[in-house]
Amino acid sequence: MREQEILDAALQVFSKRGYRAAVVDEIAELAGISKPMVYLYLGSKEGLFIACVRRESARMVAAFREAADAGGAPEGRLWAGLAAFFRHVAEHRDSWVVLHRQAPEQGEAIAHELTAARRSVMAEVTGLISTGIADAGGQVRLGADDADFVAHALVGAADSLTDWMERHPEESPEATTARLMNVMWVGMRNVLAGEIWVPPAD
Amino acid sequence: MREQEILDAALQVFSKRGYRAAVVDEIAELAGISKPMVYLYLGSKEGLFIACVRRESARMVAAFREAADAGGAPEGRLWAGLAAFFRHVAEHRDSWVVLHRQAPEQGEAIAHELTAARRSVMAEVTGLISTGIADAGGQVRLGADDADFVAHALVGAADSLTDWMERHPEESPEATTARLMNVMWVGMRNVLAGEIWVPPAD
DNA sequence: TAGTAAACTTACTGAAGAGTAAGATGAGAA
DNA sequence: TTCTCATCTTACTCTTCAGTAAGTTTACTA
Repeated sequence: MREQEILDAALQVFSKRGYRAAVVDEIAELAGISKPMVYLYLGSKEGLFIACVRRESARMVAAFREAADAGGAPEGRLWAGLAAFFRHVAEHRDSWVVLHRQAPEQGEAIAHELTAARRSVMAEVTGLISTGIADAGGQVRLGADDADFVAHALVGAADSLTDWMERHPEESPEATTARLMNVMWVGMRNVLAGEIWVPPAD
Repeated sequence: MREQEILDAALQVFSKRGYRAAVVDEIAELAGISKPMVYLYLGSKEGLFIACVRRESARMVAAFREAADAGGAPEGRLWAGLAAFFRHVAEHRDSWVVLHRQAPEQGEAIAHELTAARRSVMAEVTGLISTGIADAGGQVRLGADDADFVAHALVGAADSLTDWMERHPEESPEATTARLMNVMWVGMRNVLAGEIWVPPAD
């Protein structure tokens, strides 16, 4: 479909240059059409960007949730979801960059859309963590804040690790996930079991 | 000094709007002068941005290293450095945003400068982790890749956690650091001690 | 083969904004 | 008071680019 082709092109250009520096003519050319077609289908540059964000956000959440749902038990769900998340971020860098590397103030509508998109990704991760913790924690219970904290840490780590992955192409997304789970999940389990780290005295 | 005032203004505007959407007139007005003054002092918009990146990068590394050097033993260094890093990112959000939330392709010189700045921050963290691991790991030794992996994860987590901190103003940067150390450092110690997490079988 | 609607393009308009030329202001010297 | 140097501004130029008006091609119908 024509609209999807335009969004494919837009994704590339927006992720490479950012919203403001992206030029509609370049997007049109990449989609193999002329500029007025872009305006016919998407209305404006802003509309184009927002459509792009919506689609990539939906794709991301879908990939993520689908994998988690196939994961079985809570710990398996967390693993499967996180692995899917990594795979998605690694294989669709453009999506991730468009959603997460835009300057904060490009206008009301855009800011709103980006906030919503980021929140929906974060909500998925938080959900997975929450059930994972409930499963692994035994009698200890962590609050919603803690799940949210870990979700932020994980998502941020995943973002930054895409750079690391670029320099380690031999490492699969699954292997990267396993590395991260080794550190964070083992840490969480032990913290839940009562092994508390305290800052050394000055 | 006049040049520093211009850079202060530029930092605000660049971090709010991104390089491309930032308008030199706005920077000038914020600095209380007119546009030609900006060009007199910094030469061009690109030069202004690069000077801005250089200064913030240097400040960041300085805050970071200074705190670490006052930290004593390796684990204390890691704690002190990381806490300083968090404090800096939380209190100087603008610096962090200018260095880390720019679209990738804004021109050769800018890309080069940003890469260098990011690398120097990452190198500090990696160094701290390496000596921390060597200290805590006993007979087990992790490779340079592993320290780099953990450094990426930590820096990414810190970035993302600045959002979390905004929604939890009651939590100090030190407390946030302690939370993160609880998960990641406890995890690392246990992993180093041989507690390996494996993905559940499908 | 003429008619016509859909899909598309060329070539423009208008605004925004980087960069600058030319001159204004003001402080200090003679 | 008049000269001169440094500091600073007003008022432009010129380019880039979002958005559009007017027309052209294509494909299908009758």
